[in-house]
Amino acid sequence: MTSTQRTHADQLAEPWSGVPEWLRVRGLRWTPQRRLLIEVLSGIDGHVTGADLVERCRMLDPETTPSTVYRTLDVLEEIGLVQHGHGADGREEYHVLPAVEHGHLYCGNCGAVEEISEGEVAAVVELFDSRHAFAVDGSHITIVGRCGSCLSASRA
Amino acid sequence: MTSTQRTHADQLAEPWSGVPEWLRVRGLRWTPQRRLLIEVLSGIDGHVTGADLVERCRMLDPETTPSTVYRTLDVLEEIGLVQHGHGADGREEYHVLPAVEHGHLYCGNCGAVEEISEGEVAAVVELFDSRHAFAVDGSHITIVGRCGSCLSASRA
DNA sequence: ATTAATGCAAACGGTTTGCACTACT
DNA sequence: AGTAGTGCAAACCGTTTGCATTAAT
Repeated sequence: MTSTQRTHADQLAEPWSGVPEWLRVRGLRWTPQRRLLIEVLSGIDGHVTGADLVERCRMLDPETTPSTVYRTLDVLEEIGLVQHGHGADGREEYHVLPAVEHGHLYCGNCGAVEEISEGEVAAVVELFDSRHAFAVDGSHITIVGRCGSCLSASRA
Repeated sequence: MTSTQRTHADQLAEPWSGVPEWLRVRGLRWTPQRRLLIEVLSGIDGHVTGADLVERCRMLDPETTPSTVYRTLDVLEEIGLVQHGHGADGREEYHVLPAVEHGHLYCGNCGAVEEISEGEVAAVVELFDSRHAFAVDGSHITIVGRCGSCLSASRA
């Protein structure tokens, strides 16, 4: 059997299943460390900081090295599975699966993050597209303010 | 003359003119270093990074020390003349005179920053206020995307 | 056998801190 | 004189880099 076989150890959740193949096609390699990071990423919805990813990886494998994580994130960004940008708290932040247009409402008081619907993202995109000839990156929208519970807490 | 005299050396542009007084009232001090920073800040419209402020101060006085700048920024934040938060590029950023509602369109490609009108800020604030019970901080809005010139450049 | 990827350790940039000294009041 | 503010230098944190080693192909 010289055909490309896939063992069950390579089974990954949907958007990630093509990664090993994508890598091998261009002579890159599918390593345990990369597999670990993918595993962590697949459990994340929306966004994470780099430091957070390092920490989560270390929870599964204490041997994890920051440089390896960041380097792998670079290649994943090339594939388009993550996209790094600014975070509401200032640090580098990775958006997982940026293909899905979404945004966040970040509470500057308690740090809570709320998702913005696609429709609302579209409204923002359109607002600035028409008036400024500015193409809003729908996957990067972060609005800072006070969340509902902090508002009512401060009223109490 | 025991009265509180102000020499012309203390004349500052409007929003900043009360700073020396504010400081002295609570036993804090009005120093050349603080005056320098105020001078730099008064020439800034909208926002700056801490590192940028350090650099600008050094242009006027090469002796400027980062720690002094940051410590003074803390004091000014207490007065409410600046407000620090996230920057579109990830670093700590200071909003000057945050009382004025405004926002920025940040080009992720070339780094250009365009101002958002008050009306547009209001539109965004309202959008999320009504649907999420989320009080948008109008002085913190930053939208990331591609500016007009980068768009036409990539089409060329 | 190749050569990509790893782990280490050191370097980085922006910001913060401890401490002895300076200078505003 | 008293004490807030300064400058220095070192520490900090998250991220990046160089390089020799390991391991996927």
